[in-house]
Amino acid sequence: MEWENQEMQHHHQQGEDYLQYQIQNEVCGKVMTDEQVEELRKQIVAYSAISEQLAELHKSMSAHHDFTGIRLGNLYCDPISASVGHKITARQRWTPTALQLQILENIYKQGTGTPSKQKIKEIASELEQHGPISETNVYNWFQNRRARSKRKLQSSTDSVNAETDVSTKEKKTKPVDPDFITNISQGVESFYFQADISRGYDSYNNLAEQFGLLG
Amino acid sequence: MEWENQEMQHHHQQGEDYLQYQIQNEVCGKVMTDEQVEELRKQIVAYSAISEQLAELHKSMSAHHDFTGIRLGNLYCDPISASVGHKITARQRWTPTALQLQILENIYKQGTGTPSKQKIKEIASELEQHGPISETNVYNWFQNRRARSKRKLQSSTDSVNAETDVSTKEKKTKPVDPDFITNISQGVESFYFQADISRGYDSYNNLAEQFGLLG
DNA sequence: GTTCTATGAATGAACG
DNA sequence: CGTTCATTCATAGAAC
Repeated sequence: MEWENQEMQHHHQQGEDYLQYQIQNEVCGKVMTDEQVEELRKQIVAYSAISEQLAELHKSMSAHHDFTGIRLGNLYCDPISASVGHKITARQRWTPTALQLQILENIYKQGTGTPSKQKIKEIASELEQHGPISETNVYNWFQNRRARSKRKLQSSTDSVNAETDVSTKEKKTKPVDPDFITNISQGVESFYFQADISRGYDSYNNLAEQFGLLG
Repeated sequence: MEWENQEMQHHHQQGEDYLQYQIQNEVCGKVMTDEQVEELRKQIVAYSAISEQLAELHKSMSAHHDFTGIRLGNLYCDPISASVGHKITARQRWTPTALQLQILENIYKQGTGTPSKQKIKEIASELEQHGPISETNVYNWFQNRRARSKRKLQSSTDSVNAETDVSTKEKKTKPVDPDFITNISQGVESFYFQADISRGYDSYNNLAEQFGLLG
């Protein structure tokens, strides 16, 4: 369909009220509904539980195997997804796994600029333990990471940033840093929002310790 | 926290969708700082990474097993589904107003193919007078506009390489979990999830699926 | 309220 | 490196 027409109408319909909504939303800052809070809570707990249980499973099943070789040729195929036979969209482009991302972020963070070829090789090797990856991927990742962090066309926290008028100038500068998901260990350590979650936190630490994620 | 308030009011509107929107927005008072968002993100990603890793281990070590029945302990957690259904991501996406759209279209048509950063700034400023918008929004808009108009041409010449995607239909909303999780509620006070944690999300979901948590 | 579609946004890769 | 392209994901609003 030709959105040109349709869209016009569509948006017009919303009119000022909608605009008002947007503005208000912007003004009141970051908020989330209780429903969202709920979801969040669930997610964290779920992770916690899953990690814990998986760790147990792992323990009970002595590690005799080497699992690093899970990959289908050079075609990326998320092992987990694949195993489920689900969402296997034979991706054409590399997608870092959470772990890989974490590692990359860590390196990036301490990193003093673009890794040398040598370093990239090392990193790539390291990351291969956690999934299919090539040196090029690593290289690109760093390039992109840097470029985007630099370009920070704002968007950090509020994608709907905008002030209707005057207040614009000062708000333009976004107070937040573009880096996210950096150094997990540090992050988790310093992040502690409450006792109830501590269980999850603790198990995280244990897990991390066990697998040397923090070291 | 003032959680209660919100919770209460959460259930009475049912008017137009928009009205609902407004109320919700108005009602939601939970705010979290950027740092909190950051930390939260980290934590979730950390869990995600750990889970992923563990799952991999487990999977490779038990290739000959049948995990259909694997239950993560006696923990009945179905929170995943909930998350899947509603998306925690509170990210609100920008929606151009009719005026903004028109202006954008004009600029686009004027052919100056690529707006360039500088221009984007100008455009953004211009459009701010007609509604909330950020440079990123403008940037994305042009990116998408170009990409899509291009793709359109492409598809028209070629037969419909239909990829009537099969995916996604499992995103069904699921009946949610037990109280177990609710206990934690007190803990999580205010969050806002604006950032994209879909990555962590995905692996999380995959994990859940793999272990049959989704039912 | 469920499904579908248009489209904002994220991001790996490529280009100059 | 900075910028742009291509592909994919997620979601708001429309359609049913």
